[in-house]
Amino acid sequence: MHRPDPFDAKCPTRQVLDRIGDRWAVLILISLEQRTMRFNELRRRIEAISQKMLSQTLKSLERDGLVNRKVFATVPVTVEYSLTPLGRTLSQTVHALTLWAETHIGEVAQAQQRYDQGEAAPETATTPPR
Amino acid sequence: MHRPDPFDAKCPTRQVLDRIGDRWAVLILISLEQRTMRFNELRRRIEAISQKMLSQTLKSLERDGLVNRKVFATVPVTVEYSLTPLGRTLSQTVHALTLWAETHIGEVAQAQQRYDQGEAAPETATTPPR
DNA sequence: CAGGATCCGAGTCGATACTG
DNA sequence: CAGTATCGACTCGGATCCTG
Repeated sequence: MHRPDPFDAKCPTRQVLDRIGDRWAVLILISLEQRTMRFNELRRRIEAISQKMLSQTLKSLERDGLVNRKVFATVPVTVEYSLTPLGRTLSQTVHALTLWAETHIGEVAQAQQRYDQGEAAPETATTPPR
Repeated sequence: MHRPDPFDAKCPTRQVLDRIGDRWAVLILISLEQRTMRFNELRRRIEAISQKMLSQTLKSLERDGLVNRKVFATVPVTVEYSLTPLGRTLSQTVHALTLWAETHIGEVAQAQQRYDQGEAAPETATTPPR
């Protein structure tokens, strides 16, 4: 077995990372973690998302085996989206990330303020490295 | 205390999520988790990154209080980048994500294959939802 | 060595209109 | 209801050139 190297652009691990990078994908995962939803339900839930991005993102999530798409032949047609078991494991991992965000957002905000103010006071460190 | 809602575009939690979305930021965090590095060291480590993206991403990471920037008045000048304690906690969380990727990348790849082949065989589910 | 400044093409995203 | 198709605005990021 070769160990995956996210620094190699060809590494599939990188592709997964890129998926996480998709903000819409993350929001969809979080939504579906709570319960199965229909297309327009998701649309209302996420609010800012355009219908194009929603259908597009759902499609790629389905392709990755993270989301189930179930069509019911009602009139008009009904489509239910839910997490697959695989998708559930991912959404839990992502949850750890949102937890970090909620916990440390204050520190980040403070750091930003300090940085933005202190632009006039450039620390002149002078000690040589070695 | 209001609880942060990542579905609200104005929520700071969302901003953190967006940072994670940045592939370069993630790669830099991972790199610096291993050890302190200089600018061109990082450049070589990450390979595909352009110098523009590197300096740009480093700057925002520094602003967020995730990365330390230390300048030494040598000739020519030396700059060392390292993780802050805060940055270290984040990189560990991110690590959980890369772990998921390495673990499940196979399942994702299989799902993609199935999806790409089965495009001619659209499952006609007919059972009404409720 | 560590960056800043500029130019510019490719891709992304939203808005809009239409369909089964 | 659950999408697809098209188009244009905008952004991102790479390439290139330059500096202290």
